[in-house]
Amino acid sequence: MLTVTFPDGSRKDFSSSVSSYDVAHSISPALAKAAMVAEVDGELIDLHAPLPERGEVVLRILAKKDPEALDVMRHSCAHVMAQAVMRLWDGVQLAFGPTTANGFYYDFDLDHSLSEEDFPLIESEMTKIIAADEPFEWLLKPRDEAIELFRGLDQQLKVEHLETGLADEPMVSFYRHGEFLDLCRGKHISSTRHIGKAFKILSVAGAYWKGDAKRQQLQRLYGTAFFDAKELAEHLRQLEEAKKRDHRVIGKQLGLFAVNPTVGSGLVLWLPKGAAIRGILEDYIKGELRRWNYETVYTPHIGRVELYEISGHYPYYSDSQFAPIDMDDGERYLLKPMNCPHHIMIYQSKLRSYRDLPVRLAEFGSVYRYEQSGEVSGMTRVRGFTQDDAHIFCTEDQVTDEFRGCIEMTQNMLAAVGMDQYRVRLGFRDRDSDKYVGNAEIWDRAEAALQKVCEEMHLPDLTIELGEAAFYGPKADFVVTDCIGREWQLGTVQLDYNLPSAMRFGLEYIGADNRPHEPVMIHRAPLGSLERFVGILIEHFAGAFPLWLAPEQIRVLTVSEKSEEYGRQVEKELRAAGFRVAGDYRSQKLGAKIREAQLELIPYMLVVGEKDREAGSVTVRDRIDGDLGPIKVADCMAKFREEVEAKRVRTAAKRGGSCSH
RNA sequence: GCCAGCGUAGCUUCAAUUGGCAGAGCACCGCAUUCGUAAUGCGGGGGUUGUGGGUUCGACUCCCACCGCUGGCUCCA
Repeated sequence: MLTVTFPDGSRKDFSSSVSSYDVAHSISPALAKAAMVAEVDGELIDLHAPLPERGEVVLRILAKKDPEALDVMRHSCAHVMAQAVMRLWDGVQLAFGPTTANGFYYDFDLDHSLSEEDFPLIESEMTKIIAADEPFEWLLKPRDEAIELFRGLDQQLKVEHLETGLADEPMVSFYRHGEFLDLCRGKHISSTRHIGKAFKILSVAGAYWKGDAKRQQLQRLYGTAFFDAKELAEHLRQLEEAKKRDHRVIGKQLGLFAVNPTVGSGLVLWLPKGAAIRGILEDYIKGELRRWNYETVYTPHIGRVELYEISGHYPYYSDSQFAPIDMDDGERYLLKPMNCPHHIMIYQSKLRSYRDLPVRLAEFGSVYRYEQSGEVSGMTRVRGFTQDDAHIFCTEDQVTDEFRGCIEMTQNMLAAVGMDQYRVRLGFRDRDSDKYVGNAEIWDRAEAALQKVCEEMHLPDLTIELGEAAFYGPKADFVVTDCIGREWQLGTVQLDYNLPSAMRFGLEYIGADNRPHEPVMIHRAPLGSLERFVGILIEHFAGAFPLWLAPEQIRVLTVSEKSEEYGRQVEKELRAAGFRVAGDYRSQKLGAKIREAQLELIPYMLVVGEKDREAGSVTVRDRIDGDLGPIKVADCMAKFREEVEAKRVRTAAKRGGSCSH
């Protein structure tokens, strides 16, 4: 006899062999009809899979409203898409077809080059398959039988995967619906019918078989599906929204930055307004550095190759660096790909005592990396960028406090720009890989120290990812979620026991025992690169920067040329008070001037006409709330000053309230 | 670097029947207008259709190569 416990705590006994579907049906036919998939003791299973014949299980029947069911349905939808492709073209080789956070994809090898024009064709074939109400059937076979089966079907990629990736599996599972059979762990919904109509193929792209650039390139179709057409529409709307926020589009519209192919791809030209934003951020960071007791240094943009041979960067990353500059006398110089070796030399410029530590050296350091041509994009992926970099040299005992300080500083800075949704990802080494330098004992110590601090600080959504460490040490990355739910990796704090070691630079300080000791290094960059950070900020605010960051905070608009003199006087007063202000004194109608200022996302417009001149006031128009009426110039400045000092973010939230502060 | 798609004026706003005289809007410049909360009117300049080659009587249109951009893959100190 089987006893089934339901989420509400109620229990039910079954004497004969039953499936989750049977159980649902025994409660009510309506529940059975709504059921998509089931969860038994926390594990997803197919609705028609038999439950154990005796014992006890906790059973959840998952319906369309459950997120797990949506993921299962998308997986089924990926199979249906693959089936449609196989019906439409000959010689299709199936690779993998998993779900993603927002949809699914399937990789194929086929002669026909898939393009957007094919999408409606594939979608209409999918519609037919869905309407046919084909049940998903689960099969389990010994691996060697499976190999024979896929050989018979001429699915070479599947055969290869069975022979290599699944070599240790005695039994492998399949799903079949209609004529389509796929090697698949599952799980799946009970019938194609449940996919419904709310699905869409989104894009096609190249993808390597098993993610290996040395292997053949496959064609990947991306798609998504929802149980509800409204949710699909909302998802597509959000994709459109993301497109409108593209920093490359907004950056051009608002004159923030430019990339010119004659200068070189991936090399950002900061236009005056973009440079203003960067300058404001830099000033803010400088203030934070003083507060946290850092010292500022400057280092050159190039260094001898030998410097990077000692650090290990040159041999390790030679593929992604600009080639060395060869001089006549045989010397070779590298455009610096990292600031740390230079900062290390500053540390070494004098004998250090334990009393000097921690030494915290900060620099807006520009570095150059030769990213692959297909990789560069806008400001977020570039070949030359400036890090808000610093290196801390401290004793082993100071590591925990210093690391904690770096995390806190990063948290403060993200809060200041209104990015309060983030998670921290701990990047540890992959113990099976040989790409790391330094011995295992040091690594274990570093990883443990890092994890301890993060756990003590109760960082949100802390995750540990193996294989994500830098080659010289473990790290904590800040992954920020922007206004429309996209994740971006920004700041990073990295622990380094290797560069200071005798194997590398052999750093020392004289301890209280009057003997030399090895310091520990921390690499940290709260915002990462200024290029990338500003690019992401543009998208986060959709170009509508808060007052403290806006390149042009205030624009004076005259009603007519009669008020120009007064307008210029107001402008001058605001500028003298430290505001970034401009004036529009053209013989245009007020409406036109307002429209332009609105489109340029200027936070405040000060309308001045004859009435204002007589009263010594300005009529304030807020970019978000519109006309605020006449205000005395002095009161107006106090209001703006308060908003700047509070670093208030009052961008109108587009969705979900994640941007409201 | 790889796969695919796309390149028409400053503009990720776009037009140009099967190959048949490259055209609008916005922006820009000039003149008029002096206006109170999202576009005042009139006029003007601006193009070797990404670059080079080919097919053709004739190429924005068809073919080839290269460059650039976009979406992904791979990489990311």
